[in-house]
Amino acid sequence: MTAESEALAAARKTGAALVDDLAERIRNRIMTGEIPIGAQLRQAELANDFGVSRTPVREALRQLQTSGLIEVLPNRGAVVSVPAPWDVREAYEVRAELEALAAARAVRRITRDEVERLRAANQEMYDYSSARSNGAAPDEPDHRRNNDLFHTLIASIAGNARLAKAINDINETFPRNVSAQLVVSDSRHRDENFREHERILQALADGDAERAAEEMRQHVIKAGEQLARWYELRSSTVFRG
Amino acid sequence: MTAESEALAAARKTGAALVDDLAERIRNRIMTGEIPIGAQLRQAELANDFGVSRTPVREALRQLQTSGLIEVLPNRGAVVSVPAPWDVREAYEVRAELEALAAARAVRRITRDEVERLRAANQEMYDYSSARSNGAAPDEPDHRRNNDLFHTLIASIAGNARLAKAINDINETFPRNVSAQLVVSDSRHRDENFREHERILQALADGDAERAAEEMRQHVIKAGEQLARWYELRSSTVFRG
DNA sequence: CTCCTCTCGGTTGTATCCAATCTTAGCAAC
DNA sequence: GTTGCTAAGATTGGATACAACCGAGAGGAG
Repeated sequence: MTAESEALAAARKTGAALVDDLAERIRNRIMTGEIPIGAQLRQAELANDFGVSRTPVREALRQLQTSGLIEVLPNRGAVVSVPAPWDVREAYEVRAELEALAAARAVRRITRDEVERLRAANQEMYDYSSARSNGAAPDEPDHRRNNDLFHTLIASIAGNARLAKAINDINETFPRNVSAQLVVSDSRHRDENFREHERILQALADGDAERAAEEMRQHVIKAGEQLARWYELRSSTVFRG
Repeated sequence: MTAESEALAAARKTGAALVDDLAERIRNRIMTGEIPIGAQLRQAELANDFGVSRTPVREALRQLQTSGLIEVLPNRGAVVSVPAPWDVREAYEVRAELEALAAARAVRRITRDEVERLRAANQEMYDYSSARSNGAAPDEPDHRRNNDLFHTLIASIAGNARLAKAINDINETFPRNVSAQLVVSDSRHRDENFREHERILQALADGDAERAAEEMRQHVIKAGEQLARWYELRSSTVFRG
């Protein structure tokens, strides 16, 4: 009932296609970890949850398939992709290059105001992650997105929509809750993350494109390495039917 | 009749999903220019052509939508995306960076045999393009793909599947017949293209990652600029209902 | 002649139905 | 105990049916 009216209302409100809306919702469920990696996605169940029929659900799943978030086995349904560690490293090497380009481009376009926004975003993320690890803050989905704000801001400042999309495509391949967890759980990672962001920020403020790109590249590669290690060790979050 | 058996036979043969097969066929029609940019894709027509119902066609279209090749307007169907010139420039700036990374990586992994294969591919492409422009060779689809062989080979030598996919994703956004036409129609472009490939090849053979990356970057940027110019001038190939 | 409205043909969007395939439980044979 | 077969249940895949929406064009008012 509520699910149905909810879904339909959203579709009506935005005027956008219901299918795109469904894809977004399913993606969110995966990103937040509500649906763990390796889990099966049954069409009938999703259709029931959202109060629609299987037809639009199937189309939404096709979208998620081409974006790489899920894998569809013929006649056997869809499962959330389980990234292999080497796949994470490969992806993050690509992402590092793209974000380095974004940083270099951003140097020529960034304003003082935007530098301040970046600094604030970085500080806020650090404070929130600390509070989270102390148990002093709840796990709010909004702050989840805040985690990526630093990077998405730089990508948008870079002023190349295609570049931003390419970076986003990579990020949307890996559930976000995992990388967010890394920063929350390990204070060393959190501190390093904060300082690396500060160094990038400094290079941006100094107008040093070369250094901004290189700092960003190293930062992303390092983050990818941590994420890959996590997948190597704690593959325990993989759903096992 | 033929279309139906053809489609079903392919589906049975590969064991792959019919939907993926359909998406590939539609993509090909767009890539070869059989379906021009800006043209409407009517579901019933496609379903008839391939001898299937609209259901799998719609799922295939969703895949093409997320890959960016077509745009789906709610309740108004799908049209082949018409790239704006600035979008081409943005995309090729990203592609340049990715292919530069591929070239740099390839330096460390390339074998003598692969260098020769690249040289042969480049020469073959040049010869064929010349013959085509003289009218001495037919427009064979196989050679269309040959046009990209030089680049796809380097991407595969680079040994990063994610990187190869990212490059491919960008290329599949723009119909290939346009860029192929550029090389065939203009002898200056053809010669430049050939020589730039040779320079990249030389850097690869010399094991100079830095130079290979930079040559590749410049080469791709220049190709993107030519493609963008083409879209600026001859937007005449846009389908007008 | 122009503009507005309304209807109708065509197309897309969703739901439902049926066929095909996979999975699993049970049972029998070794 | 293990292996292999079989049949029932569940799930996906595709086709069809129906509803919703858009756009063109006829027709009338100004």
